[in-house]
Amino acid sequence: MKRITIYDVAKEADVSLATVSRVINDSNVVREDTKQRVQEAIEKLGYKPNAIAQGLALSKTTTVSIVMSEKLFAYNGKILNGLMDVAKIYNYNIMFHTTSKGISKMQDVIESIIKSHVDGVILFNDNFSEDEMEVLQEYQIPMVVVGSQLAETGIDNVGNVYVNFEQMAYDMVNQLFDKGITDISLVEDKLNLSMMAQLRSGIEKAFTKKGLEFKKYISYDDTYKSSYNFLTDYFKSHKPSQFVFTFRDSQAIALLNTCQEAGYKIPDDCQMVCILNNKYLSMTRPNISTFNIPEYDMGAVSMRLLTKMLVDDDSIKNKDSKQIELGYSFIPKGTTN
Amino acid sequence: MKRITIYDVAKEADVSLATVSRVINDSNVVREDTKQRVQEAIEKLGYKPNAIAQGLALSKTTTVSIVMSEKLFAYNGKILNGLMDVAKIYNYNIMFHTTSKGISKMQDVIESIIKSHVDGVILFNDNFSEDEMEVLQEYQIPMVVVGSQLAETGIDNVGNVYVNFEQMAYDMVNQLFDKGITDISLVEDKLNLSMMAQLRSGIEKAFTKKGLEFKKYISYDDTYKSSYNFLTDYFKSHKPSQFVFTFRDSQAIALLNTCQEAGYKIPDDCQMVCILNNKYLSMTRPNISTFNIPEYDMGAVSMRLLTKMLVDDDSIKNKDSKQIELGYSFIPKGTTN
DNA sequence: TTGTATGCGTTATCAT
DNA sequence: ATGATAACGCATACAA
Repeated sequence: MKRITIYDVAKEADVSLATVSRVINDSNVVREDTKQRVQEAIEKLGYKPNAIAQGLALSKTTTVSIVMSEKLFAYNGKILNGLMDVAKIYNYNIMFHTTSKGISKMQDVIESIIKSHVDGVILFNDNFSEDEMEVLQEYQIPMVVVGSQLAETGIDNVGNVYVNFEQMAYDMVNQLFDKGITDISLVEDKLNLSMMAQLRSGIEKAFTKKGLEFKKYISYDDTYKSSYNFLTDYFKSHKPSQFVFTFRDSQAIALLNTCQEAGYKIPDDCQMVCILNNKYLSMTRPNISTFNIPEYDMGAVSMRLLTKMLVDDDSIKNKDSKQIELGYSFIPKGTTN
Repeated sequence: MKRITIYDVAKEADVSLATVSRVINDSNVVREDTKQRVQEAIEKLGYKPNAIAQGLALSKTTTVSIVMSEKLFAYNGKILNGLMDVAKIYNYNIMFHTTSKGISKMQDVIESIIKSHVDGVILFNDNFSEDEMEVLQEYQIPMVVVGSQLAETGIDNVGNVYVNFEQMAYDMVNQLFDKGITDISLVEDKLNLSMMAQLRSGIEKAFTKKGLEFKKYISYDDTYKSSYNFLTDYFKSHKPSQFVFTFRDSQAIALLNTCQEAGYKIPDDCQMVCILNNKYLSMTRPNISTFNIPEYDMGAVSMRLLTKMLVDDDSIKNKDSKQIELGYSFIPKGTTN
């Protein structure tokens, strides 16, 4: 079946293709009755403009790329929802790219982004290097990074929507100090290393201010099973810290389960908090304390920012206006007191 | 910055654009030394073919659409991984569409699929109606549905990769009958209604064969919190069934937690199984029995099937060869005996 | 207000 | 083996 083109519509409505083009683009110069005729023809033939041809003619694809790690679907679902919803509002299509562990996979993604001529890119943190951002920059592709705060770079046309994890950790540790708690651990999450770095930095700042040194940045294979096995073994010869920061649900739950199975009372013997919130933290006994991070909003704001960058909105001309920090709040549950 | 085009390369290498086109498409008619020259020019200028222009010239975008419900990221992550990995192998780009609850949202998705001129579509079950599939069919867009088995339809150029949930339920119920268990419930999962329908059908067939009637198809708001509240209340005046089928982790865990809190012993007083497996089922006490469903393979096989359909592979000419059933196995854990 | 002609960056069909 | 040229389907500057 040959697809209906603008020519077919033009013939049917007995006008030129330019006129058809005008009505589908809402030009107001076209007379009302011919507009009618054209629209009837479009309806009758079931014409749908070819986005590829439009893209070529306009050098604009109304498509944006989203790049995220393939391990993180489950955790970034809400951010994705925010992104998709706003993209839908602005009629942007989404090209979806995943990066895997393998060497230089991000290169391939960038290659296909460039070839595809997408209008903009959303990058999830922890997937790329500064070099890779620079490549995108060379091609003048607007991009926004969602997740954690970017380090200062020479790159200036990049948006950034983030939560201040450093502050989060800093404040919480200070509160712990006030309660006399100084035996504090941070469990590494290998899937979110940039966020880890910021949490660690926040903790270290608080320690330094207090005249202490932070030593318990703990790293082990952090799937649930590995964590569980490691910690089960660990607690045979060690006590848990007074307070433990974990990042993902699996890590928190592994800690909770192993602690309890080792005979420790939660939160009396060990308090813990899981940075990323989700429903699973409410399925344990006790429920795990966490933070309310505006994930959906992070996605929605990111996409909205990107659309503004795509139309060169005046309100985001300078660099600072593209750095958007979103708030968060602590949700105390059963693993802290 | 003007993007480098094939003209720029042609000028640089002092050949015509036709020759450049030939070398990037690996035509073997071009002489070795000019090929060299062209490749050097490409390298020097950093030329990347414009996929949009290629798409227009070839009527082929090397892009496939994936359509899934926005509620299901977290659960279909592995299927997505399978899809993406195979797509990457075949150099297909992915357009990602989500459907939400709102009325006729799928219409919009279809509209954008048609306009985008993607080469094919992967549909997750429970997102669309037969009518909507027919629209895609009219446009000759190859599609494969992944998840559960499609009902017989007039549509014949559609692939289908699925697990036989009906058989799964049928077999398990017969095994329960053998053990003398007949008090069996199935908890509805509103996010996966087509799979529910098949499970229910399997259970009903087993019951009918036994001369019994299946009555306990249980439906309530099935988020974790709602389930939890509902069941907590329910168990104040009811006993649990001898055996309960749940579909998602939240439902299983809600049941497990409320049962235990109501004083019932698992699995002695109530056995349960969760159809979809994930790590959270191993975080509860006892661990929840489940099925090993080849999710990654479902994605990988689906995408591979689609690529075959896109090149009109002979091996999938007839309808049956596009219906691919994948196996599964039962994973007994602590909630069954 | 409408039509004509050109360009967007490729591929493919002709010639040469 | 290479080059000129016509598509592909649309938007738009320019003419009428």
